[in-house]
Amino acid sequence: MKETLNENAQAVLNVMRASHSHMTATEIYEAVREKRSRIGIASVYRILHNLVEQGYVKELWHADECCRYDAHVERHDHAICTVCGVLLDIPIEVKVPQGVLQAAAEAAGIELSSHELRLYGRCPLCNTNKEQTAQIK
Amino acid sequence: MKETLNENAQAVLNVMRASHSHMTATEIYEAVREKRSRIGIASVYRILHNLVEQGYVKELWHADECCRYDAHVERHDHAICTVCGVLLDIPIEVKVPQGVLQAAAEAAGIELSSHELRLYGRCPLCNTNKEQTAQIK
DNA sequence: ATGGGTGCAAATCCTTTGCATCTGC
DNA sequence: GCAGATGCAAAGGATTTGCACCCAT
Repeated sequence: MKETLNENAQAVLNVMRASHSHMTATEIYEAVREKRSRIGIASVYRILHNLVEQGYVKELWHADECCRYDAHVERHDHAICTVCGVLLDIPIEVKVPQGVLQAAAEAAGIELSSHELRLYGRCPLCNTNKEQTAQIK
Repeated sequence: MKETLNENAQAVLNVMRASHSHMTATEIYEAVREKRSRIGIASVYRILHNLVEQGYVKELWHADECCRYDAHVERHDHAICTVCGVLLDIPIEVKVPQGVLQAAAEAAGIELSSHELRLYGRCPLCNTNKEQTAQIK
């Protein structure tokens, strides 16, 4: 494992940090190509794996979508829209009581190291468009 | 949407209920084939989609694995092993205070309908095998 | 000259789709 | 005979891999 990022890796990370959304590998590839036009998609995947391994970004697997990547690596929670499927970050620190987490971890038999809360419901946009047809996959 | 399951669909559901693990489509296909040897994998996928739509089973997307299906549809929480990646059900009802959920939902702007807690840590098996090499993907 | 990183193309894997057939009514 | 369900094979899409090449050491 190395500590320094080369130019391509730095470009990938910059793109991800500049965007505040959860990008797919293809979106990242296209954005990076504007700066470094010779990069290939395979390199983007290789770089993303390295960045995940080194803790710079996290993978978000969700529904039947392809993998999205998140440069926001601090612990945080997510909300998932039951209508359009979008996955949103919850912008506040949510405090689940430590005792609740511990009891659950013990019940599952795991040695707790982190956690994530996922909420399901209508996102603001789908809530507004209630009357209109659902726009899902 | 219909209410009755035909023979193939019933066979798929039986297999899933008999297994207490989270099966992949291929595993389900192989198990169903023991009873109904002429079924094809495409039908298994079609049936699984119907079962999801009708609420008999749920999809579990997780890491870079293929989709797994769960016949355990009541709300429950999960624990994910940071070493081997296994996703386990938490066998107790975990009570996250309603106020915490509401505050988080409001922060995200969603109309809360359900939630799931995900814990991360070493599973019992990986905890036992601590000294040994990690056995990941 | 050596090793790591690269682009390209081909391969791989899971899942979906097209289509002709079969089934029950 | 019709509508829905089926098996098979082919297509599709995201991701990975093989390989030759290039560059800095």
